[in-house]
Amino acid sequence: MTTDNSNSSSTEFSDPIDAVRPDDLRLEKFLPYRLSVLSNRVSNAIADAYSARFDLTIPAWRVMAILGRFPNLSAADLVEQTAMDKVAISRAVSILIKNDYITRSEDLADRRRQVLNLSQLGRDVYDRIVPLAQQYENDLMGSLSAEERGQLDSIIEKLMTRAQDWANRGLID
Amino acid sequence: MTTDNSNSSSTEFSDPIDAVRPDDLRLEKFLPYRLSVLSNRVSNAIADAYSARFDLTIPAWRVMAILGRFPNLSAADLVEQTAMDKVAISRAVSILIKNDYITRSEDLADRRRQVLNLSQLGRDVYDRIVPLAQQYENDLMGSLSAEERGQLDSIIEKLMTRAQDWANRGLID
DNA sequence: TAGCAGTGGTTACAATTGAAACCAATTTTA
DNA sequence: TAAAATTGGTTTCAATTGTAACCACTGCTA
Repeated sequence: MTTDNSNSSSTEFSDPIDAVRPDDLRLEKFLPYRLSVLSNRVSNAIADAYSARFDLTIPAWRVMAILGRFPNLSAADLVEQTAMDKVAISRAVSILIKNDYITRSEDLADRRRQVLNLSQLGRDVYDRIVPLAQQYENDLMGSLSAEERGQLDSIIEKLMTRAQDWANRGLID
Repeated sequence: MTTDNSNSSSTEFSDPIDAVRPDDLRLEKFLPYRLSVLSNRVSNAIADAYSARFDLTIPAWRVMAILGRFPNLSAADLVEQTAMDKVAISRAVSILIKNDYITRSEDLADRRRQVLNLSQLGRDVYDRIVPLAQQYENDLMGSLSAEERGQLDSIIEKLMTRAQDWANRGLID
């Protein structure tokens, strides 16, 4: 990751013409906006699909998805893995326990921690949702060429890193 | 600033059971999930930036962004342009009017319609936010090569179309 | 021109979300 | 070894959001 233009402070002079009169913002080409619209469309469609079949919210499904792959995590581990909020995890977990989709057991070594796992029922549901999720993804990806899929992967990685920098270092000013 | 728990603790997660169950969902590679994380990180960072400076929510800012480019729109026109919800527009508009950022005048030809425009104050704010927004976008885009920027543009277009199809045709099943 | 379906926009209410306060267990420090 | 600080997790409350009902107006139809 290069650190060149990390902080374009006001000590730099920009092209006077740009500075005098800002161009109008073309929202329909503005990346943050497009990302938001795209992400919402995709997430909502998929959420509809599995909330109709199983009784799962998006955060709840995410928790299951992680636990399906990484057993024996605590809520804090889930926060780390998913970048979701602590409270969202707590609520998702409590719903999932109520539905008997996951189990919670005390960690005797540290009695604040609670170790989470898919229950048998949860595993069954998981096994049925995964193909569904993959079908959606395949369908989405199917609109791209193999080459584009590779490009997208690396582009997302780069954008993610940059956005992450914002959060860590504070905002641009 | 949005919390992004960068807890690089040395906690070791148990091995992914990937080897045992090759069909598990790899959430961290799952496009809908990645899009959502990316979009949230980007939007939150930017929203923080301008809500700190001006008193604007994301929907309110979007309304201003559109009105800055296309004067004399009604709320319904805004719905069409932004793909935002009717109610969200109505609320954003009422906040913006309260702040004197936009004006509302009756359309005498159709007395249900109300024609919206940036006020002088709103125009001033707009002119100050646009460069800020562009700075964020430039910074994001700066992490990509010119080639990648072109690729991203066309990829987003394709994905958007596909996701749109889902909404129109009903879900995959 | 009365009746009725559609449109523009707001309101009301319920569900979701986030921030901050909080409790309990653990670790640190002096 | 007793505070003090930290960590894991939940609860509370307020703000945001989505859905549905709603009012006012228009325009079509008969």
